[in-house]
Amino acid sequence: MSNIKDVAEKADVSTATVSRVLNNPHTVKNETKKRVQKAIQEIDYQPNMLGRNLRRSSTRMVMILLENVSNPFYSRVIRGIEQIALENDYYIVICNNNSDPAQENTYLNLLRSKVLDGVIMMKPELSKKKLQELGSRFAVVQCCEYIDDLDIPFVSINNKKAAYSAVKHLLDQGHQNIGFISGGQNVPSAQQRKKGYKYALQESGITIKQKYIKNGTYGYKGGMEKTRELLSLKEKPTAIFAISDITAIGAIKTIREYNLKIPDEIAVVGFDNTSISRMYNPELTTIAQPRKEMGQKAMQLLIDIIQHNEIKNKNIFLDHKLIIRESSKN
Amino acid sequence: MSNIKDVAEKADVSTATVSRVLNNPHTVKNETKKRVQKAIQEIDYQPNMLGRNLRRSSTRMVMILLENVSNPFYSRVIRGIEQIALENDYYIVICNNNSDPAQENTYLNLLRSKVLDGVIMMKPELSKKKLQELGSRFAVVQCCEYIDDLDIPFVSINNKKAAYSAVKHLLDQGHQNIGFISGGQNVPSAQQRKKGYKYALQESGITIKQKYIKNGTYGYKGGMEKTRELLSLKEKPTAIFAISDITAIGAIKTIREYNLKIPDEIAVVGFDNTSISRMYNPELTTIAQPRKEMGQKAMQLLIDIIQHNEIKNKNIFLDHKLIIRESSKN
DNA sequence: AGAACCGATGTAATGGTTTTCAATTAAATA
DNA sequence: TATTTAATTGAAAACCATTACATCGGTTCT
Repeated sequence: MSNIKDVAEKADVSTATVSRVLNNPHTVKNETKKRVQKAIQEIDYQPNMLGRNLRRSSTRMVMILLENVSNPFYSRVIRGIEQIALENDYYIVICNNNSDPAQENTYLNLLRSKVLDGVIMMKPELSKKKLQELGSRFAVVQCCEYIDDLDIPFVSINNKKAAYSAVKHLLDQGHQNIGFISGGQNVPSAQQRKKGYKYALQESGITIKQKYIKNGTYGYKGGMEKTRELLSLKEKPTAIFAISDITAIGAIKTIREYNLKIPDEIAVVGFDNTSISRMYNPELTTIAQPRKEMGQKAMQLLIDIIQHNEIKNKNIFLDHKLIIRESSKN
Repeated sequence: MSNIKDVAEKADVSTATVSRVLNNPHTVKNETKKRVQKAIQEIDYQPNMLGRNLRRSSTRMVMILLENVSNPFYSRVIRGIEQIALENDYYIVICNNNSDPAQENTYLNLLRSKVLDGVIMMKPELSKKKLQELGSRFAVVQCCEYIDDLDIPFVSINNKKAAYSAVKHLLDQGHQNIGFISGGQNVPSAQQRKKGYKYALQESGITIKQKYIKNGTYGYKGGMEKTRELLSLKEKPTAIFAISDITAIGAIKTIREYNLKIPDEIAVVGFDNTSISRMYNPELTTIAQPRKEMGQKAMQLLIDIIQHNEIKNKNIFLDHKLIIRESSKN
């Protein structure tokens, strides 16, 4: 494989000039430029990034670190990140931590060893303390999931408000007994949403019943199991608010096993507005997050950090939207 | 940030020795090794991969190039790839081509510029000729989607046989008029599956009707539209075989609009056994591909190519499985 | 004792590019 | 024409780690 020296010799210039043609074309005389470009063509020269990266001490690669790409929630966020990245000549690489701190750490070593210029963390497994330290040494942005007292920029929605509006919608439909199937206990967004759930009930003067609150997982199976628990209560809820669309679908599955009509006998609301919510039968009421825009903002934030641009706003909240569909409309 | 020289000075050895401690620990005296390791600890030294990569002319990073991570089909394939990669100290990076040849090319430049050691291509946008050339210069493996007269190793299922077994199942259920909603015209697997569809019908002595064959997309909307076309025929099909689960779900959606009962009045079979097929209502009959295993084999193949190991089998076919569920069981 | 060998370490070259600084040339000004 | 100034270019250092080769002290063998 040819290198910059070969080009230099072929074009009868120094390597410095070749480099300039590549990176600062306007600083070299037109005639020389032509000659160099011709040489590049002729020997099919492709700059070796490993040399360049070492010299520049930067790779223009940034990582999206998430739980698992299989989670449909991420796809549009990734799109947004990708778009801004490509517009700014950054490469993005996506890595799964699979909820495993060790695996996450393996990937974060890419940051420490200079392979990556920055990282967007979607669902950190690190301890708060380690995250803080990471953020102080490297370019880090939190996206969707975040810890706010950490001095690491983030972009997200207001989860409490979003959950509030979901539950408010159910209350408006006349429901009084509303179950809540939450996510992991230590997931910030789940905690925030629980607050929103409680707040909506309190506001309507309804006492919060612990038996209606189920801490489960984001998954399909979790949704099924927790719903089974809810439906075996003697005072069954007439509505269920689930932490994610998939969880909601698990709920619906179980509800059908119990031969209850949706939404007449029991209403269901999900979260995320993933594509399945529109395709499902019945179509699912849900909360839409501006996923693509979150990705865009996060990537822009990351670029600003990497390039030491002035950052006007380190904490960005975007608006959610309640999308009412069959599963809750009476 | 500290470098190898700092460690060397601290431990009062040469950089060569530090490097040896890092890479060939057994070649250095125990006592010295201890001293070096202590120094590494103390100044929190992390080898700079950019230097190492340049010197080694390798990064141990490989790319998974696919259409878009949002496609749920890929998730388990990625898992398989990831597992083998981590076991062998390779990093994987996932990149979307978003069906855009230009974007794909951008990412493939990472190969040409040495940033990546190899690539697993899941759904190439390149021309056959360019793919061939890529394969001759770099470590490339095709996974799931493949072109076989190309001398580039691949792992896949036998799509013709798989489609055959799906259609055979419908025939066994007594269906005679079976619609086929296919994927893109130029997608190899779609062509192969069409062959399987036709073969099954011919074998049963049923004449193939072009009106029953719809070339659409893999998407939900495509499934809806094409099904509308099929259901507006005066001789409606009593069964639909769709190229993917999502397409099948689009079909079901439309079928419900027409108030037809599934599977009594019309049966539906999908493809891929993505998680939604089990969650959907009705549960979807589909063809399961050994996705994780495909990923594992593909990654192993890629490693073998990168490391110039002997490769016993460059073309690997794995077994599919028909999974019968509500949408077609009578 | 001298030769051959082994283990442990250091020296210095190497990989490919970018960039500072100096040098050269050309153009502009006095 | 002599002097500045600006535009081009080249030489060489720098980025960091790996590794071929040389060195040195100590064994083992004959």
